[in-house]
Amino acid sequence: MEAQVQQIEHSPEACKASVGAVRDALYVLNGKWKLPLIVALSNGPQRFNDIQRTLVDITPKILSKELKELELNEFVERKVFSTTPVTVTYQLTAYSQSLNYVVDELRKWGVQHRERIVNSRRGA
Amino acid sequence: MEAQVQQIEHSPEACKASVGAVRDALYVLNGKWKLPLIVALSNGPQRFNDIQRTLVDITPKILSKELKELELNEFVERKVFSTTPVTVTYQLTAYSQSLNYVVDELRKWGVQHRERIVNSRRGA
DNA sequence: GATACTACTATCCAAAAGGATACTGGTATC
DNA sequence: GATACCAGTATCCTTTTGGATAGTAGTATC
Repeated sequence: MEAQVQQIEHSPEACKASVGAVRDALYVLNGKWKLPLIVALSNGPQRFNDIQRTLVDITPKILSKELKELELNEFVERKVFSTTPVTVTYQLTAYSQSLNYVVDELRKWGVQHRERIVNSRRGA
Repeated sequence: MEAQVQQIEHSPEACKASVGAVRDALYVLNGKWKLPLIVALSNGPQRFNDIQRTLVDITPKILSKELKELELNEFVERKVFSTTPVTVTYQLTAYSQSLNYVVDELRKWGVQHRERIVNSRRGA
């Protein structure tokens, strides 16, 4: 009963540490909009109303709130141009690039998951 | 004004598709607990109260709800053993392995992000 | 002078997520 | 007979998230 404990690679401690790291990540990235927003901005700087159009069903209030949080966490930089009327752009920071792999794996997974769902519907 | 449009690699359409894929993924994985739960189970089958102890601050109600949702989405399998008292284990399915890269990137990002925060506190 | 565009903010509200606390039935232990 | 463990449920509540709708100031257009 105790002999096989040694074989286990993931120790409970390592597991707890991983849970902690994932929770740290989610603490900053959680919610419906943060990661989609980062993807939307990966095309280059965009203005408020442009982003709203890309994300389709986000309201200005939510968009404003989410952008502020992304700014606070240094994922996004806000720039104001004194054109007439004033234009404001939002763009990704260098630090946001650290999320590239995360976002890309999530995107790939989303694609295959949708395929799986569609196929299982067809089979059923 | 229109001449430079050709140079852009990420077309707005590709960008919208990526936003869609990420939103598809988040639709299933969103929330405070789903991914941490999957990580907690990556050690092998665990019983209800064991999981609760690993995740520390999850209440049984939330844990029960999250496990049901993970079961519905075929990430987790529930097994009942008619021991006395009855024991129930939860374990990851083969499909949940498709999340390995996602989870791993998120975990790595979480680790480096925490380091960054700690360092910036020290600098400030 | 009405309308529209810019980038938002304000107010109110609904729904979901999350959480505290208590409790259930069955068995086993003290 | 009291207590404790198992795997949850039940009830109530707070917080967060999200959303609908309207409105702001300034300019420009029709």
